[in-house]
Amino acid sequence: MSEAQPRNNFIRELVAADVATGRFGRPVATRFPPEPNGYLHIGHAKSICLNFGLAQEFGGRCNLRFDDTNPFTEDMKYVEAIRHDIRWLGFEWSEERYASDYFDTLYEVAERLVRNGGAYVDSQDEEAIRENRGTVTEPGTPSPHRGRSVEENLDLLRRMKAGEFPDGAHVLRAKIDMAHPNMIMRDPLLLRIRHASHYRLGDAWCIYPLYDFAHGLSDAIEGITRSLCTLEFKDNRDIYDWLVRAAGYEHPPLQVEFARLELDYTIVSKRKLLRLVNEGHVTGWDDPRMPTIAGLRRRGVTPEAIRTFADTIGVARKPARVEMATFEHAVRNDLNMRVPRVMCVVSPLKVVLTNYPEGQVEELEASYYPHDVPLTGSRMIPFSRELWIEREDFLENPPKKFFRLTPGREVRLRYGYLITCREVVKDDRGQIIELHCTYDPTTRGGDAPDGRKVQGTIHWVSAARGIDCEVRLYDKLFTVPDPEAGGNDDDFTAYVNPESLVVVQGAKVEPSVLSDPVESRYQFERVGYFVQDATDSTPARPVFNRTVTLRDSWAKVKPQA
RNA sequence: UGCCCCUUCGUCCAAUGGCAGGACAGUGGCCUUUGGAGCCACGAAUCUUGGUUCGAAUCCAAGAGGGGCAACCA
Repeated sequence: MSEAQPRNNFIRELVAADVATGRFGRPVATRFPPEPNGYLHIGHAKSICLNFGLAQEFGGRCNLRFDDTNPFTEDMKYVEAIRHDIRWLGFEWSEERYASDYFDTLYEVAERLVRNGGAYVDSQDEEAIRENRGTVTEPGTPSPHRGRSVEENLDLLRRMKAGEFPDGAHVLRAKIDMAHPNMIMRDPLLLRIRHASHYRLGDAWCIYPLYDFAHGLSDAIEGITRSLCTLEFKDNRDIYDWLVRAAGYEHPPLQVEFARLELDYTIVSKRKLLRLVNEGHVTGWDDPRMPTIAGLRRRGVTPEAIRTFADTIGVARKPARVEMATFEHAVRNDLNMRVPRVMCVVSPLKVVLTNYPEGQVEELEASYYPHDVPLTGSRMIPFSRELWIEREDFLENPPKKFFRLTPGREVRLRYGYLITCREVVKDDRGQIIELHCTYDPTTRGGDAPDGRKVQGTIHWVSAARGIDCEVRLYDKLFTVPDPEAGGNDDDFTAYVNPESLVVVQGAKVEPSVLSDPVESRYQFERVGYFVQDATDSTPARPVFNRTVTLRDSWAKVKPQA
């Protein structure tokens, strides 16, 4: 499946200009640099599409680099999940690298910085460092250790590395300017002591670089040309440039910032997503309500839909909040053209065809695809005297423009027969328990030989041969468009949508799906797109996750109950 | 409050000094064996005020509004 030309954006123009002028003297090189401390989400997908897409388009390369500088939070299981998700999205990296590959080089740079007076060992505690940094309106105060001699600094740094000091005893800081208007530049921390096992390197190190120290230099080592990151790193660009210059790289990479994706009714903060998992608001990183790649996959979303979505939203420097409708459109648009239609009654109401022979079952042919989808194929569906129809497809006292079944009205059973409702059967409490209808034997397949038109077509499943299944109706994760808006970090869980998952037992699906593998996607006609759940669905007990509803123009005209 | 960034239809993105355009959403219609899909049409924006220019969304200035930065997180 070919995707349209990527739409233009300012980064693409920068890269095109680089190529035209030969600015870096090397081919286009980008990187996707996740920290292996959580799962990738839809926001990362935007970055992945950008970085890998640019490399592809300009004949360059794109590395996958794990930014693993914090031994407290990182884990190999995240590395594996991240690799899997990127490949599932349809991208392959040129090389797999790790910031931890560069710890030796980073340490050499640190010593060199110390030798030429560009860095010093500070022995203030964490709190003192923070206080002495000053505020946005007041300059910081230099550390009492700022004037240490090169010899002393070198000695301390080596002993830090050798493990002679406990966590927090010393840090290595760049010596820049404690009064710098950019807070980031007030002698930023480079190395800190952490007596912790690294998930990859074990106990080889007890000093670990901070993001600012590791990132730009890692880019430079890999020969990255444009280092793409999100807007909140704008201020870090100063230290990025300072470091790659200090380390002596020619034609160093250039950082370019773009706006991260904010999607309505969900969140894309790894830290907050982790909380949803830990506090049990969802069942895991791959809960289909999660905006993670793993969650979207389990929800039934395709990689193509995600890539199209990424292209649709574009890339800019303005913080942007995208409507869920934009995402849903990308999903429906893709699914519409590729998945077979089958019938499933989510909330069944029994229909008895009083003039249909008892015990008879016929097999009717039903196309998998509508006329306007260029795919072919069909299956046979059993038709019998007793059927299930959707409870909401019958109304005893219908409002205007209700085209479905009502007393005395004729409707079409899709690919079946025209039926007319003759009698409404209720229980003692007045609840409708079944409908008695008659069918017109001359309308097999759904066409009337006399050419009469029926306004409504409804879906159905044979009661004799329908399969019991579980249907999981997923909806937006939060009840408000921006759950993080309050500013209070703790508030967002209060907005978790209690109806984000509605589990329906006793739905009835046509038997054809039994032979399909798990993760098969369908459109349940008139209901929505669904996928057989990857982990819970079995032939004995099929489970279907709703990926997205169909557009429902009836919902707009329907009078509110 | 210091520094930095941003500001175009309801939303997202184009227009790179020369007719403000697309997508999503919305509205009306056509079509329809999915109230799906598709097709047609309609409405909808350059934050404000000055300046430069034959000509400004675009360049300059001021203002307003929004966002980021004061973790030994990334």
